[in-house]
Amino acid sequence: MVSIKDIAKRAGMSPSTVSRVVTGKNNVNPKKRELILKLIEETGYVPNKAAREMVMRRSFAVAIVIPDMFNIFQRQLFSIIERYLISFGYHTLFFFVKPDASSEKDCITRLKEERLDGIIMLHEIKDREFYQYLSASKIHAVSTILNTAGIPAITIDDRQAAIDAMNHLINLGHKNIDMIGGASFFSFGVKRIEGYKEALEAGGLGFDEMRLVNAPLYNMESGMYGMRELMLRSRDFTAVFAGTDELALGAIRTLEDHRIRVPDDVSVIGIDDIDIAGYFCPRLTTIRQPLIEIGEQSALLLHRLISGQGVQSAGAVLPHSLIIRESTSLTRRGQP
Amino acid sequence: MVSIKDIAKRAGMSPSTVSRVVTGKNNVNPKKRELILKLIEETGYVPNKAAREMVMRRSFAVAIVIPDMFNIFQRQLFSIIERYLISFGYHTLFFFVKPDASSEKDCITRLKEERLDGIIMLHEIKDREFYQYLSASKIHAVSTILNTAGIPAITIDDRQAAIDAMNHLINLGHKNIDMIGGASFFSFGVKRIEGYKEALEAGGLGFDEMRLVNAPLYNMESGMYGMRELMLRSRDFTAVFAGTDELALGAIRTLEDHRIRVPDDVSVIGIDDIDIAGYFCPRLTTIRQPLIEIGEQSALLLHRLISGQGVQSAGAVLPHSLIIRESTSLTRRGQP
DNA sequence: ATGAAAGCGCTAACAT
DNA sequence: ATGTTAGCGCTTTCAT
Repeated sequence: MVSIKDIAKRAGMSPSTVSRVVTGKNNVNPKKRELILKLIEETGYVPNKAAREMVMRRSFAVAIVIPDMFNIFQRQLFSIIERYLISFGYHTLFFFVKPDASSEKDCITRLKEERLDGIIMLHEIKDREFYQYLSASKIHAVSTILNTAGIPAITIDDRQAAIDAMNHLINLGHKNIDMIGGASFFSFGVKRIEGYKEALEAGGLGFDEMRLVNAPLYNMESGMYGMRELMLRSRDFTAVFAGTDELALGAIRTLEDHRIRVPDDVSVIGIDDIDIAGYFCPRLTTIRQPLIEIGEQSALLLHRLISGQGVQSAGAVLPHSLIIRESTSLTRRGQP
Repeated sequence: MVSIKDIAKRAGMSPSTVSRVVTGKNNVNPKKRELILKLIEETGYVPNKAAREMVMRRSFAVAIVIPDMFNIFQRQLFSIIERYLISFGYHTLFFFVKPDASSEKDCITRLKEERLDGIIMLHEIKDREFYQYLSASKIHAVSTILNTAGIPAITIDDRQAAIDAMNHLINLGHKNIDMIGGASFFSFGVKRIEGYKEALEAGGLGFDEMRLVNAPLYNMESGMYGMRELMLRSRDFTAVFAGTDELALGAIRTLEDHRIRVPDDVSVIGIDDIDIAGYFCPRLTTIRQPLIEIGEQSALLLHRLISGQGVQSAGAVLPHSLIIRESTSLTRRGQP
């Protein structure tokens, strides 16, 4: 455990000088700097993070708040964000939080014991204390979920994404379009349901609540459950809009289990464009969220906020796009 | 930012006493303890992690070393491990590392600046300095990959797992069995290839190197690539053994694209039993790694090592199991 | 059972 | 340009 004093002693200088070269200050004699650098190299000295953190009262760390049961889309997103954060010189901490009050309290405790530079939300926290602490201690935050509590967000327009998914189905001639939505815990889910209803009205199809099922989660198992539920209610749908790709994949699984072919018998569309969407059989038609851009821009915005450059803390709504693959097709002429 | 001094002042006691109750010492007057607890509750005081870390010279943190491009199996595994670690009172840090020397150096730097209690390897580090530092600074480690450098491992027997996968195929009557292996970077991949060869010999089928392709990574794209490569070489295989489930899924994707049906025309088996394996169309036959047990036991072993209880640091080989689903079947009678 | 004092390794005024 | 000094917030002897 070689410390800054050891280096100073060996170099015959004071710890301050060593500190200056380590922290990249320029008011140091080039020759001395060189010697110190050599010594650091030789000894393998690395500054103690805790000590630096304490005196500087910051940790150079950014936390990513993410659901305990993060889905594939979130996993891809956090990988991208993590990479950018590192390139900006931050460490990344992961705060996994469950959708319950006690887990949110744990998250708040964690928040208080770290001296975070910033935080990126891939998950909505309900507890107001969280946001209060954030603003009280001036910790910058960016969300990829929703513009809450004054936190700037980098997102897509979920309502419009749902409308675009629906219009694809409607343009294909489908009239009986069911939806598998997720739990209303997440606001993106709520907005996608709004879009579903809106597209139905706009298309003159009308909303029928029997055509909408709310699955408990946003995973494949929930998609299977949602599809089973829908089939119990009626079998006259020719297309299904799933609130996320994972829900869509689960729905296809159930359909196939009942020998209902996708897209020949029923078309299925999702939202997100997770990585397996392009590998599944059939490949999934979906609305793509610009994953890379969301990750890049949210990390960049946070970095700007932290370093105080450019305070255009407004966030952004990024464009999504329709990816037509194999799970949707023209409707059958004679519907049952 | 309420500190321990603030609490002490309010309570009319010294910081030492507050520290004693916070750290759970029992030599404190019950009434004083109660008052302090009340004050802590009221003020929302949480000890500064960095300060505690510095004076105690430990961080109560465990790092999980994981490939930058972690696959689905590793993602599931780290979620489980993370949960156990938290239940033992540790924070979890993630060290994402790429398979190159510079990324490993970054990982070593990070290792030095944190005062880790322990480390769990979901990824093999090649750099010897890593292991040297570990033993020099007495940081405990557990691996879920391989028993290297004296680090105890919780794994399955990859060679035997491959043999069991192959025997399933052989028992089904397959004679021309190809394999898609991954890059030899990971030793589990190497062992699975050994098992493939061994089963072939034991079954009297003989190993033909034209039946083995090494994909660059362990993801679906690599599986597709591997399958394309195999089809270029010959089309007489009736079964394919993929080194991981993701490879298997990619292989199925390519097969389906060529209108070759799984399992009617070709059987496919993988290893791991990742979560989508049971949802894919067709559902994947595979060898299940006991994910929960691996996660649980590796976290538990590390905790024991750290807290110095029971030094059965031997690691363990856990039983795997064959999960027969839809992607394998009896061979066609008349092979082409 | 409790307080006083020392010190963990570092950075940042403040001198020089 | 460099050394000296004073903490950062906490835990832990060492007294009492």
